[in-house]
Amino acid sequence: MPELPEVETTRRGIEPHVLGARIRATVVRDARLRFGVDPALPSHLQDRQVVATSRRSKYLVLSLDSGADLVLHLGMSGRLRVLLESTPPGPHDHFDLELTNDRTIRLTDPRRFGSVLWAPAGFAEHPRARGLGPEPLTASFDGAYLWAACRGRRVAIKQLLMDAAVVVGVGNIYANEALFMAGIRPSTTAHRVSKERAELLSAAVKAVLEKAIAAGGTTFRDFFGSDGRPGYFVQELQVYGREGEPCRNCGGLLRSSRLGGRATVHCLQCQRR
DNA sequence: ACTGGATCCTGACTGC
DNA sequence: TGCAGTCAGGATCCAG
Repeated sequence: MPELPEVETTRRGIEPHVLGARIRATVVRDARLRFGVDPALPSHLQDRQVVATSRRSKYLVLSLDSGADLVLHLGMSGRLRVLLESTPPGPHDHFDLELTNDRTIRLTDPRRFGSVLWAPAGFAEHPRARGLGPEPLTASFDGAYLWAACRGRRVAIKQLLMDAAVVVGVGNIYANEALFMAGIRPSTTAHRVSKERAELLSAAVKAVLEKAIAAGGTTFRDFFGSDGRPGYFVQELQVYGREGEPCRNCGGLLRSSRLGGRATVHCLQCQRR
């Protein structure tokens, strides 16, 4: 479910509750998440203090006073909530972090595509962090970089944007939106995107992600922030979920298709090449 | 090395 | 109302 803005919204939501707190107990109700939860995790976490929160790609990182990181990924349907009082667990509440400040951080994930990872030497050293491309909101992701990454690539530009080895955090919704903003047809072969258009596209990726973070993410189906509030960027979506409706820019028809098995929507007029 | 397709899992929605 | 089929915001693995 969540792409970069939703993970960042979640991180900002839980940070005030976890920073400086110690972990009193860890409850693993179902270890059958992606990769399985390390059975030794509760003992690793016991009495450790959370000293920082951060985000890398779509991973949410809680750094501990031991130098290790607890890493959470929300997969397609995952959600983190801050509970202020004891709340009976629902059927998909797989993981709780009980803190000394009486808050509980609860991971809910019906599809169990999410993961809870233990990174004893920090997430940067974890196998899942290896091979990740640059963060889209940093200076290392720009038009020149994106254009270079397109050399020799015969995949559609949309699929390249969603490749975490090229740039992280861009999932299906924001790939669709960024391509619309840049006026590029999603099916265009990556190596045919000019330097100038790669510049436009990298800027569009940054702009759409920044706007989405400011709006608290996108609630299309079931994303909610850690405080239970939806993300309001859904109101600003230009193409995703709007197939068959008129383009907000030119009034033309928004056409849906599939690329790499993923729903793709673009404007026949505004995104011609 | 790159590419497309299958795969993990459950819930919501559609059409008959 | 019931049931089967389809689809979903992610990421990995595998065969060609």
